[in-house]
Amino acid sequence: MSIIRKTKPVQLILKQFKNKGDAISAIELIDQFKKNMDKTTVYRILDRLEDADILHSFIDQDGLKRYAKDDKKINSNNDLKHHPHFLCEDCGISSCLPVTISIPNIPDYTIKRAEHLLTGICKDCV
Amino acid sequence: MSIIRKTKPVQLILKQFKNKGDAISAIELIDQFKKNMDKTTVYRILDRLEDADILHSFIDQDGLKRYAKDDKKINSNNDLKHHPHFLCEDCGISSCLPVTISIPNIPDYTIKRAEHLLTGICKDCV
DNA sequence: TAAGTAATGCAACCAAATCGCAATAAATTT
DNA sequence: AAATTTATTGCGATTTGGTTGCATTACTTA
Repeated sequence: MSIIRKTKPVQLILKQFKNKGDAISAIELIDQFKKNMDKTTVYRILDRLEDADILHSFIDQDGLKRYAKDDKKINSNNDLKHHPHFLCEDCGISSCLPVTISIPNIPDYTIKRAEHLLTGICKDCV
Repeated sequence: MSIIRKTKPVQLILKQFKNKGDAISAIELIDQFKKNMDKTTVYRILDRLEDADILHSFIDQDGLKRYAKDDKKINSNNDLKHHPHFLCEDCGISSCLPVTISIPNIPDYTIKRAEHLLTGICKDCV
């Protein structure tokens, strides 16, 4: 179900993620493409791309939904190993950090998903 | 600046955090105290308590702001060591897990804050 | 190229959170 | 204890991120 058609809006958004490796918020995309498509379209395309495992999303500390290319590295084995998202306070750039965070096994809890959001200053803003 | 006065609304909310050790969302409190105070008041009290380092907040995967008692263990030394928040998919209960997550030092990045949100099933919902 | 159906645009809508401002109530001063 | 100062509250209006319903458009594939 739900094969993704290559419409113009879809291609525009996909290109955006090809250019930037970072996590992009829905409103950034809405603003960026306000000439090209409706905001509902943006939301729905992002939803579909997430369904199709092309993107994954998380909610940042401002409560904004952000999307990034899915790297399939999550939940590879029994141990939960994730990489954190980083958000620069200064320039607002967000990226997936190339480090791995492991979570100790917690008795009585089944962990399905984990989101790690680090906030601080990136290398370009020092 | 901004000393917190012990008004009735403030005391009610503080008592709530004394009773529950878990993270409470703003709307839960608004709903709970809808007879006692306005929602704006709830938001503003939470803001002030956070300013005063009595509570700290994070945004959960539904985009809701949640507050918990500040435990002051964050940023004790150079290594960043945090404990994660856990949110049960089933019952919606959230809590601060008693484990420590350490983040490897990342060159060129200054990490100021970190939020770890684990989602899954809690012991009562298995 | 015609048919079937996914995808879009538009307008209305919703919920969480914020703002301005007058009214109120702590804390301080006298 | 009354007066003053100033933090805090309540209320209504507003903003914002996101969703929904529905008629229209445009991919796909046969």
